[in-house]
Amino acid sequence: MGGMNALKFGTANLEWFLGLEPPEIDLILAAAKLRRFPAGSVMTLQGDPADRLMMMWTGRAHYSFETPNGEKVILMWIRPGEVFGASALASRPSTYLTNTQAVRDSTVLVWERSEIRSLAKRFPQLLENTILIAVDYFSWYVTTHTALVSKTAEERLAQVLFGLAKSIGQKLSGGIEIDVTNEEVANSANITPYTASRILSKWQHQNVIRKGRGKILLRSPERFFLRADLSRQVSP
Amino acid sequence: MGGMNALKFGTANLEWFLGLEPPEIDLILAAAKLRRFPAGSVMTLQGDPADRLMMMWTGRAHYSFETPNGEKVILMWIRPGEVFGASALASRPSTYLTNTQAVRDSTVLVWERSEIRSLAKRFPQLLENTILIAVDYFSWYVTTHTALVSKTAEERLAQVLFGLAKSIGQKLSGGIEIDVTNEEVANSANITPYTASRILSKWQHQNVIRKGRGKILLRSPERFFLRADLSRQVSP
DNA sequence: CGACTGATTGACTGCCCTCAAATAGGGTGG
DNA sequence: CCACCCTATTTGAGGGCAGTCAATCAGTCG
Repeated sequence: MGGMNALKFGTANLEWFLGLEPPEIDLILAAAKLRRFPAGSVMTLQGDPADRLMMMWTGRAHYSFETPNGEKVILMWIRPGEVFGASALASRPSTYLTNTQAVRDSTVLVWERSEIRSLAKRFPQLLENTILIAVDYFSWYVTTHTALVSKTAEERLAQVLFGLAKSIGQKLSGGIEIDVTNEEVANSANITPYTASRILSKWQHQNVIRKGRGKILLRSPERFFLRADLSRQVSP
Repeated sequence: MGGMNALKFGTANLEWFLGLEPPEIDLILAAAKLRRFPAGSVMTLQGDPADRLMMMWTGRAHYSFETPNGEKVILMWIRPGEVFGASALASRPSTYLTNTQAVRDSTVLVWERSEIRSLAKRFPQLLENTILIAVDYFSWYVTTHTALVSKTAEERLAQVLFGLAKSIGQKLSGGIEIDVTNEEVANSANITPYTASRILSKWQHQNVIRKGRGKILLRSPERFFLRADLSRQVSP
């Protein structure tokens, strides 16, 4: 990572370096190796020793795991600038809690556990920022748990689309497009692809979405906010 | 908290002070105020500014929240020695993500946000240990999410009882007793009290539990491990 | 133009929720 | 010690949401 510097990120969300000076950031970046992962590859495997911390550089990924019954569960999506595999920071060696899977061809910054731990010792701000991120994750989890317990399949699906629109949606004339398959949104909302298809078909008839293979166009994201009943949500 | 020292804890789980020297621990403890909460009182309220970090001293509590539909969801239980309200450590002011409710009359150590943040600056080990705890929480969450998505009401209830037996169970001749109401276990397993009652009645007929009002006696906890199908669980 | 993967649709099933009403503990005060 | 009350718990009947299974349809890419 020699010569790479923080400015190259443009608008990306570098929450993990919050409060650090550019020279410090460059120092930390210089300790990482850049690695390439093809679409579909698993970057961290649930249960493996957490011996690397990584930061998404380009591409797209998500956390996921499989239930004992073989259903796939998709959790949060990971965008450039976001760190994952932060279990590696823990003082006691631990394991990765979920899979992290590249969804597009991706490049990722990789720090070895010992390396990133000594950097964290030198810059405790990294620990603070990790806690900040953990709080965000817990917040997401409370929202998701609430949805699982008290919302219908349709509401959960609307909530997922609304969230995806915000995080990986692309503004197009006519709405916001998210390129995901039915199976992906189904696994994110924890419903079956059959149910997902039925609901999406209904929404298409109602003209709130337009579908293609592997693509969904939300004609008006606000509608999904209503459909998800997020107005009654405590903390979005 | 003058004069209170770490040894008074006996066997309690003081993971948060891991790696700190007794004099350092005493220093940190000395900065806290001891506060009393009656059974049933809410110690942190979801959405309130996270301006205090606390440690359970005596008694019992749990995290919980209410869904927009008014269902109560009980998350983890909190035992003496465990910290909660750790959102207060975040560098950016944030809010509590869930309620924390005393289940028994309790005493709690309370640090003001500014106080505990300056202590954390002096002893970054506290930040490391907080991350360690966060990893445990995420692990719990993955397990719970898996249960919600792929297990039946009966399996989830067995899993809850097994977990409660480990954390707040009391060894008695004849089994392990946990003193919780049907409603509490129902809210922990995310089922209705009606379903909980039916399943518990069935188990009583099968002689794997014995029930009293507000008490459940597990005659053999291992049976619940099987019933919860935890053997197929990835990370317990 | 085939072949593969993604998506659709219908028919059926079942788990668990809802609602209503009855029953039982366990503490309290007379 | 017993009657009483409040709360926890039980039990039945019925219904609905979303899952399962099976078969078909449609897009894309070689």
